[in-house]
Amino acid sequence: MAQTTPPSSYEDLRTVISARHETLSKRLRQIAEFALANPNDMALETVSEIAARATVQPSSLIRFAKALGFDGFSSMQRVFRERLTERQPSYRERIKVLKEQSDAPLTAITVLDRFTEAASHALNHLREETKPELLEQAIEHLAASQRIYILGQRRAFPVAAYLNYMLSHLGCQVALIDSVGGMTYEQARSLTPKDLLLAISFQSYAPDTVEIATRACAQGIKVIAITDGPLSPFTALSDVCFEVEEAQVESFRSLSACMCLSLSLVVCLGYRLEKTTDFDRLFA
Amino acid sequence: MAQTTPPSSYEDLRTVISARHETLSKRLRQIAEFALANPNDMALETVSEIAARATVQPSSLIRFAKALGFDGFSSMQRVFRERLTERQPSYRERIKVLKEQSDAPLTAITVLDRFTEAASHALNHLREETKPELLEQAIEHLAASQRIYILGQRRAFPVAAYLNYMLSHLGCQVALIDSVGGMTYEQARSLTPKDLLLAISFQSYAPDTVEIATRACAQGIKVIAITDGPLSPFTALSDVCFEVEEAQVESFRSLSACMCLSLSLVVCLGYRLEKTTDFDRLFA
DNA sequence: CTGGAAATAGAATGATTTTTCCAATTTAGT
DNA sequence: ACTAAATTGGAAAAATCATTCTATTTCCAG
Repeated sequence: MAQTTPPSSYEDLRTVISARHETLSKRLRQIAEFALANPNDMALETVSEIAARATVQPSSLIRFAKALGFDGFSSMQRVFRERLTERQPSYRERIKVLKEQSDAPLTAITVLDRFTEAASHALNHLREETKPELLEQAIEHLAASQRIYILGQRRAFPVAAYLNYMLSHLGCQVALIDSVGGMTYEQARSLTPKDLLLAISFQSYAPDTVEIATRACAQGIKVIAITDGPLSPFTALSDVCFEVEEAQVESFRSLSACMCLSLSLVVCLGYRLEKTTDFDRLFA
Repeated sequence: MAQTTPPSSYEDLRTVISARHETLSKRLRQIAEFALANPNDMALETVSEIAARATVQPSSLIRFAKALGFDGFSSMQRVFRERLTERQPSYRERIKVLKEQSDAPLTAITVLDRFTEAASHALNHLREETKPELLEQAIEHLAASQRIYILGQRRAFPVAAYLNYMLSHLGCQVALIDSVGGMTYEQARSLTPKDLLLAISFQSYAPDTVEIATRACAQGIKVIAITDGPLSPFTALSDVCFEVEEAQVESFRSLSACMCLSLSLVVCLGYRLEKTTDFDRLFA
């Protein structure tokens, strides 16, 4: 009765249940139907709760699991649970997996492999987690501002430089606070409530960037932040806050996803301002 | 200690954790960080398993839940679980819509979708086309050089700034030719045959960058180039030449793959220079 | 330093949940 | 309709799990 194949993925499980549906006894068939119709319940509820919802006895659920080759209800539930996480594996989880596949020797090409893969995951994460409204709000604010001040120090500086280049090319009024000559605060001083501060900052959040954003916020100046997670101080002191997760090696942060977000923002803004002409060739 | 507001949605929970993060004690803060980074674990694992993964005591998790206003761990976990069932497959939906409507409207999120996809392709291309020997040669040259001069102008500048940041942090002798005060050639003048020029340039190849690379080449100085294809002048005037293809919109070039290559180069160099680099924490 | 308060670790406890077991019931073959 | 085999129900046992409690450590003010 207990067969030898415990399906290890949700898809397999689905297939097995469908296939064996006909041959199952009445009660087990009833459970099979419930399971396919309510995979969330199967994943998250307790045996007795599921039993109640499916109007069967708890013990039948265990028999069902065993009939499918599992050694108990819990191991079957694990498969249902994986479905919930596999849909969107947390970014860190994926990185962890990457890290565990470290049987290969660490040659230069291996390192490149890993970083490209990590960057790919970061990009997926970016597009899956970024709320459309967030983008649209950011673009509205950018379009409405008189002048855009860009601030990003240390490892955030490349992103700031990139945004500065692109926004100038759109014809926007831009000021890059680049701290040349130690003039950080002087460069920021000309910010007015009609302007906007575009701040990029990652752990451990350059004090000057935080300070300037705080002051801007207090003055009622719009602040858009590109930062690295919910614990960033910028979630509190920005009007629009993009959270970009990336791979990190010591203090070296992969900026692939940030660059992609920046590019997207600027292209959208260009579209919004109708400064660019031919959008059909946009992705040619 | 137990406050009166038990957040009832995941979004609320996230907000509350972010807000109270600063005021929490060391261990609770540690849990807060883990929870935000691993919501799947929080939803599906048992107290002791989560405790083990976060390297805290089980009891601390209960204290954490209570500090947030819940009456126990289980009721907090309920909120994490809701997240798994409530979230819509917004991304997959978006893609489906994208593919079904050939004349998809160009919304902000669509642009982001397309750029992330383009960047992903660029990364794949990078991984597939980059010859291992090229990487290894580059690393050898970098390791052998006395001083690394980095030159990238206009849209290549963000990459140059990134390399500059990372190489300095490795403890390398680095000089970023940033043209501050129009001193481009003066900054390049101190290049000697023991040094190395790391040039980044894309179409249409900033004249100063080409000129400086040409002179360096003539002097027998090693040149490593990151550029955009076989038509680049740098294929001829560099010892090692990386060709990185990326999506391009008018003069805006996606730099995701370049950033990834740069990061990989630096990490490999770090490994090469001091074998003590902890490669187990490489993706921590 | 030193005393006191807050925070923490880890074992002990108590509650919940899964699993087992067997009697009761249904099913199928003769 | 009778019997044997298979299935099912339900309660009791086993296992797992969340929670509590207290000794110990850490932190901070004086």
